[in-house]
Amino acid sequence: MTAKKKPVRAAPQRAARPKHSVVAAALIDEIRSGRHAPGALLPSEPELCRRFEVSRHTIRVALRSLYEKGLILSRQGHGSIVQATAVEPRYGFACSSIDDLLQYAAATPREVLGTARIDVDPALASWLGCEPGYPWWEIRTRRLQEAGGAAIASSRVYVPEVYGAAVRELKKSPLPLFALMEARYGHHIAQIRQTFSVVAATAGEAADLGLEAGAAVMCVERRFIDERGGLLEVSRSVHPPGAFRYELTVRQMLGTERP
Amino acid sequence: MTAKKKPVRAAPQRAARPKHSVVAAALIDEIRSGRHAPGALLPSEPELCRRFEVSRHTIRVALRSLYEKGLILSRQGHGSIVQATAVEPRYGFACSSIDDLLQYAAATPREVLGTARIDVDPALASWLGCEPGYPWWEIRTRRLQEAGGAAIASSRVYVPEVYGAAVRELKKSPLPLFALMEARYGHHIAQIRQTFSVVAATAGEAADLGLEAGAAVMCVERRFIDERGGLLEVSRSVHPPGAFRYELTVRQMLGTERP
DNA sequence: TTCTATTTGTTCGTATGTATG
DNA sequence: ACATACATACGAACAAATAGA
Repeated sequence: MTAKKKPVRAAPQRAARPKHSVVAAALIDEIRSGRHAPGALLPSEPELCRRFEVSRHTIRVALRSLYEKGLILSRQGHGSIVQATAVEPRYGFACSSIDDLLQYAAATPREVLGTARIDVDPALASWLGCEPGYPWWEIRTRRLQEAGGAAIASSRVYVPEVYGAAVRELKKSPLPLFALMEARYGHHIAQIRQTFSVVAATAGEAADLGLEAGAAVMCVERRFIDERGGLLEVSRSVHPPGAFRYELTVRQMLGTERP
Repeated sequence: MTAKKKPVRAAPQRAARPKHSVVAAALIDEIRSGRHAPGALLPSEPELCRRFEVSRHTIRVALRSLYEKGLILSRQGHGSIVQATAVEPRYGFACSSIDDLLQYAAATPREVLGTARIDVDPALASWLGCEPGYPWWEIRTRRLQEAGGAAIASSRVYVPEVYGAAVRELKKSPLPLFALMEARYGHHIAQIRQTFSVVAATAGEAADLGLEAGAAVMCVERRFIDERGGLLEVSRSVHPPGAFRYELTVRQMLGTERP
């Protein structure tokens, strides 16, 4: 190897995770643990710089991530106000971002109940939002609260047949299917369109969850879309009452871009 | 501390709009006008720097605002891909913004079933996220699909007692309570924190909706927060199966998180 | 009231790390 | 291997809003 150029000031030392992410995680943890009560001010930015030994730029990136999660609200000349602890994972799960989705997938064991190659009839094609007549995979899975615990989700996942390799990997990996597709085919998920509603469980879903057929369940439909607008995956998951919770903060967008 | 430099140094240009906001508006306009088609790449950041004669930092702030609007997606080593030409309008009961919420409220007739002045006991205070012991208003309302139609929502709305004037106006106005509070007291809503879950309806809610007690319903809890972080209103609305659908698009986080 | 210290917002500059093609 | 492009990170300075003296 060639001699490395000596850095003038800080040694770069490979940060496994970006510093702003570490800072953000620490602050989030403090807020959730109650160390910063709702309504109170976070320490000022210069103070956080000293405490974490990072630049103000890094602190502001971390604070922006807290802002985007709805945990704080910053006012010029005043400070950053803690908005909510948003704790209470007493039961159920709260998913408001792709990260939360991954977290949820990693934290709850998944059973693959079966995979089948199907031809998409017009009715299914209409629901999927694709052309009929092409072969797709249908995967049935179930999620448990913990290993051996109660069922909290029954899912049907649909992907075009070309992703068969990822489908086969599914049984050996705890990752969600879209993550496997991303890793294996290099397609990047740009967005996930989700719909939440209360529906009556089908017979198969009720059986998976141990409910009576027709029981009311939370239904989440997801469409995974890549950056070119292509449909990569469609899923329908149903959850028994109390097993799923979705949290979301909507903000007034009045030109306040936060740098 | 002591002596010092005069505070006034150069004649400051009067605060126009921030540069990043001007840049963002220009880029949004170009995307909307079709100069940058969906799927295409935006000019690179250094190129935008030269064109707008601003620093790369400013360009990145502008691009982040485009990202947050769902217009672009940036990928390291590749570029910024145009995702859409406009913020997509949602349909149905989808409420992705405060405007959508207002739209929904205006489109369905509301009945005020009763208002009561209550003292907040510790249990309620814990749920509301406020101090116990203070007087609040509790308003019971119901929404119908159309006048005389089926009930699609039963709500309990809680506001501090000081907003009594807005509460009294509620019977005469079709506007939602938070809009009345905004008009009358000048507090403006900065964000709304929402939680969606499936729960068993209480006896009162079931009666409002014409269901059996304990029926599974979609429950939406909302906390309305002003720009100072103050809690203005808390509501719990329950909807019978099929009457409520929530649509939401989550996008890849930019620059933050992603382990 | 005015003044002042504090705090966040905006903007520049520079350097390096890392993914992509 | 290489150039390109975005991501991360440091430093500096001033502007603007806020709150308290």
